[in-house]
Amino acid sequence: MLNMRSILAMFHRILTGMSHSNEKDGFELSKTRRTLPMALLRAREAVMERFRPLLQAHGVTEQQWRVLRVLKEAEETDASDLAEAASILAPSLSRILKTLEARAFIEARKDPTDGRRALIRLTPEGHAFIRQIAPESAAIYAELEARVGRVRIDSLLDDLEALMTALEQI
Amino acid sequence: MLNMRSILAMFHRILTGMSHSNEKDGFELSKTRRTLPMALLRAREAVMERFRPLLQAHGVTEQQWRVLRVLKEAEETDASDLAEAASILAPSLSRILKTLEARAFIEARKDPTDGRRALIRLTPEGHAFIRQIAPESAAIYAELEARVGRVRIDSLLDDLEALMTALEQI
DNA sequence: TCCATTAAATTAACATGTTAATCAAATGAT
DNA sequence: ATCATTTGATTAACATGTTAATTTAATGGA
Repeated sequence: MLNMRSILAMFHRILTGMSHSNEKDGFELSKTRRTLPMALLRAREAVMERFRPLLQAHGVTEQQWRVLRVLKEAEETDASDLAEAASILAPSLSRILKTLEARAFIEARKDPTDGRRALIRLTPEGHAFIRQIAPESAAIYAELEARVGRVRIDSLLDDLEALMTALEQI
Repeated sequence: MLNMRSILAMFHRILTGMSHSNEKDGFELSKTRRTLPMALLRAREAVMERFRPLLQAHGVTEQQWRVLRVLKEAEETDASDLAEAASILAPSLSRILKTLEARAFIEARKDPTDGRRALIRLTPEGHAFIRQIAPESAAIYAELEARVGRVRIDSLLDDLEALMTALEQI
């Protein structure tokens, strides 16, 4: 990693420093790294990195796992609520549900009181699959919590909640 | 929105409550909403919602815009550094660079000292494009900052930074 | 009751995320 | 100098993100 080339590149960066030759006019962009979108993206990336090996080992994507978890908490829901709860757009959810149904982890039926709505629930196989992964997933989260500190995580979760409340338009 | 059906659904949720019939064994999954991955995802979504109309109006995706911004701060970089700085995986970056090059916003050349490396920089057109969007983008961020509070945002950014530091494995 | 409108879900089309495989160039040890 | 190894970048293949269009069912007013 520390070959001659990267050392020279480091020198270059240090020497050129902040000479970005940007004119200020009062509405400048912030440094990209120090913005909410980038910081949230990178933080999430750092967290998910720890879960990916587990999910991949069991052949589910992050999104599929989210759908399964939400369904476990919800017993039976329609697709709209499911999409909202899992933060997945409707078109993506349509495809994901097909995949999960093909694996027999979920089953769907029409809402008898509203023919447009699809009601989704876990099958016993789906429940079993979650039971199989949940302990490892929880262990990873516990290790992460130990490393970061529960207090810090809780305060971070509260701040994120506050951010979203502040951004709620309507 | 508040039709009879959704009111009945609300009653159902209230009545069924937390009766999820899950056995506790010490390694339970957290409530999906109250986890770092979900909270970070939702928060980012809430923030990006405000920028999407602007980006769409100018025909760039969120990722393309990130690349342009990083390039503006960096003068000239190789693809690896660019990918890292914009939090975009190498394969995605390859495709994005093609798109941006087709629009003449960037130009690429081989690193003369290392034939594998691609050096990327903005063209004058790319600079002009950024100048065109930057004020509106900064204005949106300023409005967001006013709504959330600069202090809260700064503390959030610091916490996110701390989270990533705590998660740095190596 | 009829029909225009609204709503839930899917499909379409294109961009990106993700991992694996490939290719070309540089590196390092012999 | 040679060759196996490593590295930077691209391509491949499939899943999801994103917006628009479409389909089907429900709703609401004449």
